[in-house]
Amino acid sequence: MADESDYDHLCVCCLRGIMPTIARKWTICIVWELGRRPSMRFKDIMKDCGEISPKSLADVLKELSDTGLIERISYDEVPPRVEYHLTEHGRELREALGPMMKWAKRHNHLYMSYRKPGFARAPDL
Amino acid sequence: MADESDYDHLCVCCLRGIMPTIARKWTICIVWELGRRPSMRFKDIMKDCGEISPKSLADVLKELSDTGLIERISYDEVPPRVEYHLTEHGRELREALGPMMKWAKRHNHLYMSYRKPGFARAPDL
DNA sequence: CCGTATCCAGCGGGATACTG
DNA sequence: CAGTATCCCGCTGGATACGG
Repeated sequence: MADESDYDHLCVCCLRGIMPTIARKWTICIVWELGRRPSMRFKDIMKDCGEISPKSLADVLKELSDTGLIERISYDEVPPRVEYHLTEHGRELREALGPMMKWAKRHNHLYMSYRKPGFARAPDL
Repeated sequence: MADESDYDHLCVCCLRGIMPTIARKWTICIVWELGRRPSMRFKDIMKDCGEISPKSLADVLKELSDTGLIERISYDEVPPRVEYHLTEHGRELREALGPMMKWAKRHNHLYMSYRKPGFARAPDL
């Protein structure tokens, strides 16, 4: 386990670059689910996310592609086939999110009561 | 180091409760900075965050209080003095965010270029 | 000092229909 | 199948002024 003092030198300014992406409604969900498989198609990701609209998914995938967290591979077939997978950076990020996920799993029930239904900033899952 | 397979059983639905709070513009910043000291006053947090408005800070502090991640102690003095500190849950959360912070520190420069100035969803720091 | 009250602009995200 | 093109609503967070 990491020594707490390992973190003391870290400044929130480190988050300046990645925060806009992390804080998007579906980003963590997509990164996490993508990490379960070698690669996924657009429709598959939509199914896993449940309530996401095609526009929202396309928006996030574009941003994740642009920032290099995922790679998009388009096969020249009919009907079209496109596959997405995490890059090395994406996989590292997913790993780094693991402890937060574990914490969330342990305490989720405590925070569910505070949550308002239909809240826009986070998925209903 | 954690084995990657430790995370495979975790589902994004675990995030349902905490995500609305995590995804707020200033939440992580405040939790992280609060973790540096035993307790902090309203004005001190404002200074550390740099660009946050009193309303926004009050909003987030309220939410963090309601969800039990921080505790608010009001001393009956004139002029008023109020101190905030992380609860046990809050400290655990901060610890869980550590790996993400480390990842962010390593890769921040890569993502800064993608970031648009004045972006509303994340602080300018 | 520690907020609250009010107002409001901007953006993210949803719904829907449509295309290559 | 894998998106785009529009339109629009709701919410968040900033600015500002004020109160205990």
